[in-house]
Amino acid sequence: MLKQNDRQHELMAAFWQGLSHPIRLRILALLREHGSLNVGDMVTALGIGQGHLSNHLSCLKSCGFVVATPRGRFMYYQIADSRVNDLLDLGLAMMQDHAEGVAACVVVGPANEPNRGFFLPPGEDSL
Amino acid sequence: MLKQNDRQHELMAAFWQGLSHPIRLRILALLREHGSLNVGDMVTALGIGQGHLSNHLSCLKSCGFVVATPRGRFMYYQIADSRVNDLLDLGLAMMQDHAEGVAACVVVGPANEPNRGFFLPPGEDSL
DNA sequence: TTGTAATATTGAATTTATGTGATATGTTAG
DNA sequence: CTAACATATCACATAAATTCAATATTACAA
Repeated sequence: MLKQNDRQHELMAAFWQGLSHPIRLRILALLREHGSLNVGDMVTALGIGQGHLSNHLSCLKSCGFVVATPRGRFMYYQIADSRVNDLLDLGLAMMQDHAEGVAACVVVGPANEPNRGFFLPPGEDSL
Repeated sequence: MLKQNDRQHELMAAFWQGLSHPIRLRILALLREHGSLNVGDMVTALGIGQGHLSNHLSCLKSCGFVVATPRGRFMYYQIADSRVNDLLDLGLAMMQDHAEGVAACVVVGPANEPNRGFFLPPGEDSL
């Protein structure tokens, strides 16, 4: 029983995983800040390889977080709709209430590294 | 520049990844439905190994999605607060508008499998 | 105590995601 | 058409998450 819910949970897991990468989150933050950017702009801003970025953009587009519009030989990306911003804001608020726990979670991060560097090191600004 | 934002994005990636697993989503759905359950209850309901479940629960707890209350020698888990439900509802609504894209996303799933089985196979109910 | 049930933790093997470099596609200007 | 540029895709090497079995911890009962 509940076969169709299982499928929904698999889809939801993939959906959330679209947000589960620092580069993809940095892309979304860039787009929120600038409204619309092409791939070259983002390569410059992020300092990563073009192919690499393109993969992440493809993921964000598939999952519905961004939309792409070709203009000339450039492809311009922007946040898909306001729910994306709502989701990011809500997630940030929730994460900030548990930042230490998130940083310490061994399932979601490397268990062997004694300190992943997420806890504020002495003399560092707060989040 | 932006060093502290980078850290925030890493934390956020870990936070979202807490939601990026079908079993963890099934746990949250169970807890929404039943309010409060102990580990044994969930082992039965989910049909997975106890240690395996315990790892996922630990992740959900670290990331702030659930809270655990010991009662006797049982540990009862429940949804941490209403924002968790809000987040899940918003995510579901967004995902449903892009279900095919999510299922097809090659970054977030195995690129080699021609069909991950997420597209509704002939004769299957809709989501 | 001692035994037992409930839950947590660990370690090794497997699976899955990521990063990189090379190549392919597609568009525009000349 | 061809050259040059912007973007997408592919294949492989690496890193990280998941699974499962075994073991450890904790609380209660006798």
